[in-house]
Amino acid sequence: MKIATWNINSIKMRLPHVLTWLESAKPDVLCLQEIKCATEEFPTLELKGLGYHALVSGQKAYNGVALLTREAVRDPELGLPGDPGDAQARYIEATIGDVRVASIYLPNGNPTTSDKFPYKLAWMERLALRARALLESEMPVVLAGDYNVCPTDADVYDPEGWREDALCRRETRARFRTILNFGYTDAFRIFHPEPHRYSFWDYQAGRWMRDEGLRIDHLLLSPQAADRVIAVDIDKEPRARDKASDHTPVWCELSTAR
DNA sequence: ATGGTAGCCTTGCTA
Repeated sequence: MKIATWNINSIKMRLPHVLTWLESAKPDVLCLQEIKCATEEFPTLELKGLGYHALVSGQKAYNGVALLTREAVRDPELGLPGDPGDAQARYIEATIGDVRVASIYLPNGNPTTSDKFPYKLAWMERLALRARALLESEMPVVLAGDYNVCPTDADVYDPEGWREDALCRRETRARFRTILNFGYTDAFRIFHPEPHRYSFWDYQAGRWMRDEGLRIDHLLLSPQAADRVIAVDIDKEPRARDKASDHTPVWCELSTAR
């Protein structure tokens, strides 16, 4: 089972790219973030034409996440538990086959002097609680998405310049490690120990052309999922296209249950 | 040289 994550920065702008990538990469599940549209505006019919179901938690203008799946999902859950007053559409979760999959758009948290930073940290603590609860199911779990977290300096083109940014701050990295310490694995690092492999390049200042990026899109695997992972990679091809998202897909392949 | 780009819409906010 191939499971991918991609922050597409508006489904309306990126639908042709998404359709092209689905046709070539053929994932069983594609976790989308920043769809930037209301649920009823999502292009469900166009995706159905390619053979994908869409489970959507939309929001007008900002945020919004979705799960595109070849087979129908079971037990869908919209929203991250723990704060009924949180109106931002950043989390969606469902079962596909025997795997529990979440599409996550973790808050950016900048500027760190604003209330956005404590919101990010609190959101990460809620995510950790959910991640821990999912372990109790003993299912394979894949927590996929734009974490807005550079786990280490090896995931940043300019660690000194980014040290005080919300994506790199020690408080942010500590909360990310909390989830790893429960027993989740950063899938990319199983197969790719080399530093400076990125999933995001800012639109500004020629960052893509200079390969000055960040690795902030992650697939976190529960022990039962990590036992089955046979490949992981970042597909840089979509980032090179005209009118590209500033993120590119990250994917993993799990062997079939036996 | 403290900029630059992109997408949305509250022509400012978010990233």
